[in-house]
Amino acid sequence: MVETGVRTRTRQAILDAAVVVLSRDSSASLSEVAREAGVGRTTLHRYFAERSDLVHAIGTLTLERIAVATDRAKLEVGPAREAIVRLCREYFELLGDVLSLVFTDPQFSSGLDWHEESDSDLELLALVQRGHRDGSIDRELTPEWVQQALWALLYAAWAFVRECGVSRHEALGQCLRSLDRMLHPVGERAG
Amino acid sequence: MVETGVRTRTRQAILDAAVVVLSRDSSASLSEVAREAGVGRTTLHRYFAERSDLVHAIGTLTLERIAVATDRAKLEVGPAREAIVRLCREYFELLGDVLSLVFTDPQFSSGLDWHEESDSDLELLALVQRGHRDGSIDRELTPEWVQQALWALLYAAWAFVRECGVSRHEALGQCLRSLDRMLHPVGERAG
DNA sequence: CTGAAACGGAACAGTCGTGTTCCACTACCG
DNA sequence: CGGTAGTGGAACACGACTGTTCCGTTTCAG
Repeated sequence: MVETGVRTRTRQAILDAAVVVLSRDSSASLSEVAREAGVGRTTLHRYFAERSDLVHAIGTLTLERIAVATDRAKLEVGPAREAIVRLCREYFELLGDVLSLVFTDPQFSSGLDWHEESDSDLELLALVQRGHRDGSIDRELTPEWVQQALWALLYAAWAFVRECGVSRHEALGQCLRSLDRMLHPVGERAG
Repeated sequence: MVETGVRTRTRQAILDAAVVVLSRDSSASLSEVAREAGVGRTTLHRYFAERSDLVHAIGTLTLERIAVATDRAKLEVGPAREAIVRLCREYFELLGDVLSLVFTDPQFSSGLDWHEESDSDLELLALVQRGHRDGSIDRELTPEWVQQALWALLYAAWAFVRECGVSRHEALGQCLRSLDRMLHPVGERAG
């Protein structure tokens, strides 16, 4: 049974719609997701038998995107602080609405590898430690906190776009500048 | 009909329990809230006839706390950047779990003055503008973004406590330092 | 002791989301 | 033309949560 083009497209449409709807209201009904996707509720159930299957698929999709973004950012290149800013930019581009879901709602983060420290998480923590050594990141900020703050600022940037009607480019600019300044060691001139 | 001490205490217990339970899962049932409060579901309905009444009460409570925190921070005193950091500290102390609710869930922010720019919001925006004038805040960061970022970092700090088991004091320290560094104008020595 | 206040539990009807089944429709390929 | 893949809609049973009513219990002040 080959996965035809039609099936792939329908599946993707449902997945996209789910992200849009559930990021607005994580307890939205499957009917709303189906309507957003422009398909019948029956069809939705053909692709994702249970709600948890849909949620799980979104989680997996997100993990994949995070891995891709981490890869693209080439964390090993250049000063650690610049690498983190690059990573933040990649996250912003790839994660969009998915972010608010995984960031805020417990149902998406549970039941996955997630929290058991994915590879990307570990890479980020190691990167901050490198920044401590090479002097590009404020030594008083712990790696775990930098991680938290990175995600929080990303979330803020997307909320900025959504709620304040700011352009993506503008929001990303403010976000990256804030992150860079935040990590910058105290008592040195800015780059 | 005097509001006896008993009634006040019961009402407060329910409200506190609601914050705890709903901040874990905003779609939790009222039975769970009642159980957390150590109260029968019937009693809960005596104080908050409908779910929306409970939600609304939490919203009002939060607005009050924000107003108190804004007042305590004495925003008019000293350089704007220091005032914002003071404000952040007050928010952290007063808002606790409530934060994750109002910050992430649409149901709590809708149906209130909220977003229609409460007084505290306006004060914060004006404060950032003052910071632009007195040179204590990076002029490239817009007031609206600073507002977003402030809330996001606060949320991150509480998540840091919850998920990473860090002490409140430690989390607050990282948060305030990050905020201060973020707002700091480029090209000047740190204070 | 008496009565009011506050409470908890059981029970009920109503609503809503879910997951499933069945059937009819369309598009397309051979 | 006939068959298949993909779909949408109607209908159903089931469970969960909600809001309400009723009744028995506890507590405490007068």
